[in-house]
Amino acid sequence: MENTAFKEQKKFQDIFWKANETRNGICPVRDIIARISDKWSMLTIYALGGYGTLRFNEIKRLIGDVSQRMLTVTLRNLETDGLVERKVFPEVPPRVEYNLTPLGFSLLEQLVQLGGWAEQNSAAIIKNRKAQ
Amino acid sequence: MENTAFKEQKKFQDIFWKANETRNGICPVRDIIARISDKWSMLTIYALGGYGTLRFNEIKRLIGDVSQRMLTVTLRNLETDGLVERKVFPEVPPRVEYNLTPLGFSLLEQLVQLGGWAEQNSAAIIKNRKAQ
DNA sequence: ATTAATAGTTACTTTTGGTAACTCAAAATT
DNA sequence: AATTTTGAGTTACCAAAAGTAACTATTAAT
Repeated sequence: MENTAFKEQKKFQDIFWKANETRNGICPVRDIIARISDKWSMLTIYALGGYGTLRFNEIKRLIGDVSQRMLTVTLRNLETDGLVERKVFPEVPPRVEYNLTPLGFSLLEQLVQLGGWAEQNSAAIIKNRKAQ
Repeated sequence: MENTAFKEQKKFQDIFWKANETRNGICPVRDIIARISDKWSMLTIYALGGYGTLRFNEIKRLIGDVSQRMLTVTLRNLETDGLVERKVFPEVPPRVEYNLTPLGFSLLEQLVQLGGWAEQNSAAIIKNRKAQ
């Protein structure tokens, strides 16, 4: 009974286990979920991935509906995790440039995949919602 | 100057645009981000993907630290979007079974990829955090 | 007779997210 | 010359979301 479906199931069980197992207090998968699952992190990474180096207000304008406070918080968190690099130029008015680190770019590739799935399947999801 | 790096950049710009563009009031990518980016949706999908059909309390025990209220809310949302199917058996005590729909399984595959990335890169992220 | 199990719901509290106003100094506008 | 704008934030406040604890009904087990 070692068919492919069962092997797939085993693989997913393994992933669930990883998604739930803590090692010295931290679960890697949950930790990443927590990092990217706030409202603005993914969009910020998309913006920096798409346009390269950007200044604070350039990101803000690209995203459109993010507040200064939330963009600040988001960028600080991404910086802390080493996904985004922050360069301050001692000028007036201030000039701060952001860009993705190699780690940030590797996450971007995952998010691009996810974005592709969203594009392909959003019509089905919206249809399901309306059917309720 | 049409090198591969530039092509990649174009591709990411395209993705950012998709991640930000609204069509009749809804942005597909943001919509999906909003759906899966609550704390419990991804873990619930992982659990159902890994173990197949599960009852309410089985999911709760697998995840461990989700409250009844939040698991109920999460499952209802996933059901509304057509990612999870809910079957009620008219028994006492009540019996309700959940499992992923084909749409849910297709999302699971994306989340498994993301989980893999998390596994591979969490050590680097934790190291970056400590370096602050 | 009391306790446990199932799948929730309800009321309440805490945490997180969002809004608006404010900062500073220089450059541009009136 | 005086006001406004720009840039990158910060601070105080308020709304929304998430978490906690207690409660529901019915049956089977202790």
